[in-house]
Amino acid sequence: MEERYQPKKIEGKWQRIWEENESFRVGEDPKLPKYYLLEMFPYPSGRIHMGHVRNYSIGDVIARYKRMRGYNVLHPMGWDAFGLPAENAAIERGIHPAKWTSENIAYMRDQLKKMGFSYDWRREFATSDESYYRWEQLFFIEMFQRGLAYKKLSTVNWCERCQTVLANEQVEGGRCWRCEEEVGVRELEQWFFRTTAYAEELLRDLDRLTGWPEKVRTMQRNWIGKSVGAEIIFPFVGRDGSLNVFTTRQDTIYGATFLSLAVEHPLALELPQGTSQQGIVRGFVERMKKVSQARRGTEEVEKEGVFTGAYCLNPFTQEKIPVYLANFVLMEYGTGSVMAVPAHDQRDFEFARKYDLPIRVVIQPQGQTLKPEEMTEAYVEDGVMAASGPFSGLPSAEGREQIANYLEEKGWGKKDIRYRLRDWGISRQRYWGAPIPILYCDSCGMLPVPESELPVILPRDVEFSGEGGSPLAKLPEFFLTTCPKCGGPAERETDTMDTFVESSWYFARYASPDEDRRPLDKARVAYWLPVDQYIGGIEHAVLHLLYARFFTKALRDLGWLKLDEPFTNLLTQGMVIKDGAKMSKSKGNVVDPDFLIERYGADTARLFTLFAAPPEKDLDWSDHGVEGAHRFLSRLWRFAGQHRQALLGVAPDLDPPGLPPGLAALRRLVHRTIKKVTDDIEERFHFNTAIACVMELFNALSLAAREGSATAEGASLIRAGLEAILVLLYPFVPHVASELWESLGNRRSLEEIPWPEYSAEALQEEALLIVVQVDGRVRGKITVSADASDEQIETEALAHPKIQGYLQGKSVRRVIQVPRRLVNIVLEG
RNA sequence: GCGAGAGUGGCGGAAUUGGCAGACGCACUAGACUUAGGAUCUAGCGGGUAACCCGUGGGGGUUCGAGUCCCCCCUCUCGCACCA
Repeated sequence: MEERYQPKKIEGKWQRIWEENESFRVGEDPKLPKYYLLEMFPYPSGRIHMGHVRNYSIGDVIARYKRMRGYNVLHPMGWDAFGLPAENAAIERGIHPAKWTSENIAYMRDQLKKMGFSYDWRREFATSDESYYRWEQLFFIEMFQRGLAYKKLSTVNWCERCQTVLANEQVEGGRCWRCEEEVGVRELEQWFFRTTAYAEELLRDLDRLTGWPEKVRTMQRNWIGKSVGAEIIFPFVGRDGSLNVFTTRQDTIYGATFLSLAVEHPLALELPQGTSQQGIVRGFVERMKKVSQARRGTEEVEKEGVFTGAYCLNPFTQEKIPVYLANFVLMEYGTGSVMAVPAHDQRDFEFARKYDLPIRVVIQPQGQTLKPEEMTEAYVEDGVMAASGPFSGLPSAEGREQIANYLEEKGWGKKDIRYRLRDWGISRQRYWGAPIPILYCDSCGMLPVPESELPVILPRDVEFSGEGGSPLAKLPEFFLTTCPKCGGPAERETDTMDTFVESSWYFARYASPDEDRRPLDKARVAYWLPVDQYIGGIEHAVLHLLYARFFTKALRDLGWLKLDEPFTNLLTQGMVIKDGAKMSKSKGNVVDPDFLIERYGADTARLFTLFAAPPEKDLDWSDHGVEGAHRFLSRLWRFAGQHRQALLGVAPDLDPPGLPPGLAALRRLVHRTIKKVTDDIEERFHFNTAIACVMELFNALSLAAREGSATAEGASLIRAGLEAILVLLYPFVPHVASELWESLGNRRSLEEIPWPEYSAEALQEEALLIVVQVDGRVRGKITVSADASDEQIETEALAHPKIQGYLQGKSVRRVIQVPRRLVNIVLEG
């Protein structure tokens, strides 16, 4: 055994052993409880970063721990391999995306292996593999046939830099989630997945995801954005038809003094025809359309509008009210038109003040009477209905209910529910993605590629000009084909799928990655799914995590899955921060995992990232902290080396007879540490405190060993303590733990060793330290035997000389005792 | 603006149920060993010179007892942001 801790010499050895023994290979075993642990798979960008190291270190602790607890653990890894950076590399450096991707994968796979993560590598795949995306194409076709995938012309988010469309979820604060370019709009024929068909279920099932952070559930709830209200019909005055509006505040209908339309509304230009407003409206619409949607979405723009010349009838008041265009009304939400109640909606209030429109108070707050001319802002809370005909005097919540019913009785409208969630736009005008398996035939129209002709293979030989437009659209060999129905000429769809589609079902594919006749082997999927623990960054709260939930439900309805939710428990780990900012290339504050592994070893990298903060919090990078982690492992190594000879022939015994009191305390500490580490892992994944208490145990063990353990009992206990440390540390630092374990002459490897149990009996202290307070302040401590009664403890506490000093001349009012922990003596006055 | 979370030594963080605030680690200080120390070991390490007092963003409250519970305020981070 080397005297110095040299991780490089041992880490490779253990990684080889794990690989040769296929230590982490798993299959279905109905006799064992299964545990599916998954970390979000990486995009093969080139090399792993600290975020990956952290994510996968957290996962590996859980995987190894669960195996030790007797679970059959599925812990796979793969590659989210389609995506823009590969294509950009092709444009910028002339490397084919496939080559770039596979080279990156090879390098990163090697890095992950060097970290010692316990994956079942036999299940590895890349989503750019034909054997993967072919099944995605099958799903697409099945979804198309069920109306869950459809094509429509629509206004979409367009990223000029990425030269492609973005889904709503992929626009963050008006910017592209990937490159931060400001997002514009385009009118395009686009493929969509009908996520809205599952809006209600996606919302409802959030309540069942009790293993998810509340924050993520809230974000998804807000994203889905359910609004319960009513659609109300406002008939036009002087022309046929009506404007239908959606509102959640039908209780304010008597205060609706005008209507507002989005400038994109189909009637926007039609209504003013023949009125004097015609020219004004046209000018307004053109001016507004120039303001990008992105800007309108992010900044509060001054409210502006213009009268259309048209009027509608408020069905409740029978009043003729004007129809305006307003720049703040969104065409994409509701019906693109709203009833304006200035007194009770802030936007309408501002608008009405600006254009001098009537403000009518119809909801009065409890015990107050609002007057329109005195109001400085809208009153948007609930209250009591006023000036509302037969509904006056009703609480507004009840009024909402009654008005909604009344609407339906009268045929003036209906109850309605709207969602903010839109359908998922999945067309991408780029090359490096899964081709959408659709054909266009002049005579037969649009039709799916027959299943027998799948996959539609992404061709290799393409030109990467970077001039925009998909390379596939310039490749007649690809898109020219024949119609499977009539045999005539047909063209293929040249858009590819959003890469979030791949990550929406990869977790299911891991259950049967070798299945080559169908996407999923239902028996194996049934055994492994759902994922018991999923781990990844919070940044996917409403991207990947929402899409994957949708896809799971869709695949369930297509008969491929038998579950409602893919991820039972979710852990969102914090970011890695250095010098006050997220580690990123652009900030120039990255720490390279390769450097870390080379210099300190994988175990140190793992230990530091796990020790520095609990997983859900941000991790503040500290080079000194890394040194500290390395120093701890070095000390452990040295300790084992120094005592190795003395311990080699000794059987570990945590409870040898006749232990002197000092060593009995050590024995108790071993049990306490086992309990603490177990609880910290089991209950809340707080690895930092788990590691801290193993360090404490090691400190105590070092002290005990130094202070004489020459006896046989002492040696047995030292050995037992050291072994406990190695077993407890194994999930965190598996290489060094394995090496030291082996160096003690143990034949069975740590992979075969179960997680230690602690004994409740051994936790019992024979003496108790009781804190004594006077008036709530700590004034002394007493030691009593473990079987002392409350009365005895109280007597002893009162008798304590120091306490006596505080009692001089005062009388004791009462004594409060926390059994076996604390006595508080409360004095008079 | 709305919603969520956080604020504890010089730093990262602990205190899981209202019961010894600061575990563990880093940094720092002193000493030992040493040709040397950016190695290792030992000791110290919230503040106030001290019995003792003060101390968990600030102010109030509940309680025998509050980092922890309640009310008000401040600051920071994240998410959403004209969604009718």
